[in-house]
Amino acid sequence: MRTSTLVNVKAVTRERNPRGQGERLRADLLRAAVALIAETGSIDGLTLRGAAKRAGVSPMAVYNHFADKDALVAATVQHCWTKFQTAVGDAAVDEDPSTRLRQMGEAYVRFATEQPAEYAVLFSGAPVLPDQVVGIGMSAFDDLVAVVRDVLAANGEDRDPTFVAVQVHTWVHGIVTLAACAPQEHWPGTEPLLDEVMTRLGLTPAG
Amino acid sequence: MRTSTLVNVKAVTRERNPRGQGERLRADLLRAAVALIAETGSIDGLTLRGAAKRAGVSPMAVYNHFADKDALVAATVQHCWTKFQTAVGDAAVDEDPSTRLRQMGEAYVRFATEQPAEYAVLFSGAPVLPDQVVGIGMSAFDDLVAVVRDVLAANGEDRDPTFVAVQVHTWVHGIVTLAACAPQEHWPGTEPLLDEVMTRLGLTPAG
DNA sequence: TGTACATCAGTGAACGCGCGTTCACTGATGTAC
DNA sequence: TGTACATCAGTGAACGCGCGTTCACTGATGTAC
Repeated sequence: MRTSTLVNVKAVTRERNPRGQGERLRADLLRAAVALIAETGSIDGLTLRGAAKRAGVSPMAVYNHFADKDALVAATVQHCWTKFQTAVGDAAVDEDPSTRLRQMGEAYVRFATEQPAEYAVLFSGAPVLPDQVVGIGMSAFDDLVAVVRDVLAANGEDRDPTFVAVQVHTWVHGIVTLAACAPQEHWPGTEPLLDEVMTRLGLTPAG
Repeated sequence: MRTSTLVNVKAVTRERNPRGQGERLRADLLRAAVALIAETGSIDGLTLRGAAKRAGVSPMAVYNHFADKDALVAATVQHCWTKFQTAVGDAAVDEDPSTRLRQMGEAYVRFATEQPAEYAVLFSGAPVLPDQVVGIGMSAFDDLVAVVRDVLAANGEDRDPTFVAVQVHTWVHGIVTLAACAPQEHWPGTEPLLDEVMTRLGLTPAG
C-alpha cells in the first residue's frame, strides 16, 4: 500500500478572515472535513491536518475552533446529520401522508446514493459520540414515526407506529447500503424495491 | 486523539514452525488480522505490523506469505466471507424450505450480532477486492436464492426468486446493521423483526 | 487627535508515534554426495 | 558415515511518510485614554 497515493488535496489560497469573522473558518473546516470523508469513503479519511490543508489553513488553526481531533469528528458527524435531516424533511411536502412517506423515502435514498460516505457516517456509531449528536439522530427518526403514524391513522389501522417505522427504516437502510456494493448482475434497482417497501408494509394510500 | 490508547496487543510468545510447516504462520496471521478487525471495529484497525505482533512474529515475516498489505487485507476479507458462509450454510439443516430459510436468517443475525466488525467488512466494499473475493460473496447469495426458490416452489408461487432474495437480504441486512447502533429506546429486538420479514414477504410455510 | 495596547486570526518548527516497505542478514535443518 | 550446501522460517535496522499535539510567535486591527 503506497500511502502517497492518498488524496493530495488542493491547498486552497485563502485570505485571513476579518476581525470578528473568525467563526467562518469553523464552517469552512466542517465543509472540508465532509469533503474528505466523501472522497476517501471513510471516516478515517478525515484527518485534522487534511481538513486544515483543504481549508487553506495551517493545522494549528483548527485548534481555534475545536478542542482536538475528536471534537472535529463529532462536529462533522453532527453536520452530516443536519444535512441529512434537512434533505429528508424538505422533501416531505405533499399533504397526503402516504405520498409524504414516499417522498421522504425517495429523498432518503437520494441522499444515501449521492453522498454514500456521509450517509455511512450517520450509522457507523463506531466512535462514541456526544449525546448532542445522538439526539439529532433520534429527532430524525421521530420525523419518520410521525409520518408513519399519519399514514396508519388515515388508513384506520392500529399498528404501533414506532414498530412500523423501525420496519421501514431497517428495510430502506438495507436497500441503500447494499445498493452501494451490490454487483449489478442481480440488483433490481432501488425504485422497485422502494415500491415493495410501501406495499409489503401496507403503507399505500388506500390501505 | 491519543493514538497511544489504541489496542496494545499481547506479543505472543511463539516458536518457529518446523521445516515445511511455514504455511501455519499464514493461518495464524489471518486469525490475528480478523481479531484486530474485531477489536478495533474497523477494517482500518488491521495493520500489517499489528497482525505480525499479534501473531508473535516480526513485521517482515508477513511478506513470506502476502505480497503486501493489500494482499493481507484481501485474504482477511475472504477469510471472513468463508466463516460467514459456513456459519449460515451449516445452520440450514431442516428439510422444510421455509424453516431452512428461517434457520439461515437466524444464523445470519447471530453472525452479524456476535462478530459485528467481521460482518461489516463483508459489505464494506470499500477497498476494491480481487474477483476471487467477490465470487465467494456471490456464491453466498446464490445459496439464499436457492432456498427462496424452494420456498416459493413449495407454496406454488411464481415470483422471481432472485428479486425476493434481494428483498430478504436488504431487509435482514438493514436489521442487523441498525441493531448495532440503534438506541435501546425504540428497538423492538431482532426476533420480532425477523418474524415480520418472513410474513410480510410471504415466505411462511402455508403460503 | 494621536498612540499605546489588547485582541483576534492565525503561523512555524518541532516532538514522538505507528505505518508500509527496503535491504541485508541469521541460524536451524534436511539432503546429496 | 561425514560433511558441504541449499533451503526454509524467519530477524533487525533503517527509510520516509502522515499523523495529533506542544509551545512559542506574528502581525493586522479595533479601541480606550
